Amino acid sequence: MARKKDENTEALILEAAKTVFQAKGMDGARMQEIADKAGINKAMLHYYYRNKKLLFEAVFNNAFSLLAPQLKAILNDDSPIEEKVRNFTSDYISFIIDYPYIPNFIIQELNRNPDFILKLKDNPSFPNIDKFKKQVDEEVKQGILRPIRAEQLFINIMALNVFPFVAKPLLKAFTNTGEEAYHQLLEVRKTEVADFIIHSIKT
Amino acid sequence: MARKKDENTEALILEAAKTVFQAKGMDGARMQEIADKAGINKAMLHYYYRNKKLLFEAVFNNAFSLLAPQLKAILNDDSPIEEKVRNFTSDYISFIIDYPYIPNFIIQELNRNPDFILKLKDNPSFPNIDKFKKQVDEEVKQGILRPIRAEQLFINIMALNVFPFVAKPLLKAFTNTGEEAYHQLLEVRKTEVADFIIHSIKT
DNA sequence: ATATTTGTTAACCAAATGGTTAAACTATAT
DNA sequence: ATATAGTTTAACCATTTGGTTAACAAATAT
Repeated sequence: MARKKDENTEALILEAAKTVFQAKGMDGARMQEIADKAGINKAMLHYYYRNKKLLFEAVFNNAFSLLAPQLKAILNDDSPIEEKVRNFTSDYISFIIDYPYIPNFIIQELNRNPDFILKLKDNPSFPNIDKFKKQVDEEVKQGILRPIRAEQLFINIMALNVFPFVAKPLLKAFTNTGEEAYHQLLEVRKTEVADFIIHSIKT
Repeated sequence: MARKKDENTEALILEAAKTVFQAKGMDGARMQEIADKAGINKAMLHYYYRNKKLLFEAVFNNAFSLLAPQLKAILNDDSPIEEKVRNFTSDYISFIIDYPYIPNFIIQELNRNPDFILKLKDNPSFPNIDKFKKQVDEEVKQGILRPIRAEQLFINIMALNVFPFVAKPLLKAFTNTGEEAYHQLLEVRKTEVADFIIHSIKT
């Protein structure tokens, strides 16, 4: 028998924990299920991560650290707003198709545990809107964009890109589409969402 | 002592259950906490609602039955798309400011329990997109609207209106706004979101 | 008045759950 | 070879949790 050793088990646990936590949330997840999925003894979870909360935080930070760079792309990049909107929309939807659980997971757990975000904001790599704000204000002043507050534009961009994933079951029901057709709708959005936004804000 | 009697307790339980379930979700909610909040014995919960799942479903259906009429307003009404978008945006944001937990609660639990929606769709009062679809197609054909699929427009409308509430903690952090300032942003959206959409789809 | 149905409570219960412990196993250092 | 430090397991534990029960109180029907 004799498992390969240290580093491996830890990663195995994290991977299993990710699956279970993202599917069932902090409260719905069971330590035993995580252990089973990782194919190890339950005591190992505590050996490597002390307790459920810490294991959960490891998973959460992991997920957030995947999401953050996506957002920085639109907030910190130098290209004009229109270009950034187009790139972000396409990139983000591709990204989420690969990691479909992430946005819902983060939003959900952040709602459940609001002071959680304080810890995140401390992190210097937390996305910051300042640069985006200056850019929007500047393009508005130059008459490239209709007057709009950067915060509102940012919310709109996020909403149009993220919501279809977060509310997928509901939207599938309302639009009467099956899995396949819905995925098709999302594929189309890679370009259409950008068009929708640009049409609205460009003078 | 002698509590006022029957009908009352049942409503008391539902109200308490609503608060707890919407704040903590199905898994995070505790029957004891609901009983405490309702000021009654835990056994009463089972007397009136048999078990946790049924109590939860009562709360869920209750929440959904508040949301559904809002959606029907935009789907089934006869006025032109532009007018419907303006009315819906304003009405919906007002509605949610009164019931801030509802969208997140519904989306969350629907993600956790996808076959849950099947039961909802059976209900004849479940919102249906068909009429909206015909209307959009018609206005596109008449040249009133740019070409857009009704499903995509519907998703966009929902996204722009609902997402700011669902992702509130995250968006507050990204936009660096406190409770007061964020509420202000939402207030502004009552009209701005409609403008944003109309600009984008009108020819 | 009295029996019966309905509402309410305190005490209880079995199962599940997060977490611990002590012993065994493995690899590495001496 | 042997001590040492790190890894893994089975068994165990205290607490929590959803749910039940039996007795009691209050209406309502007879």
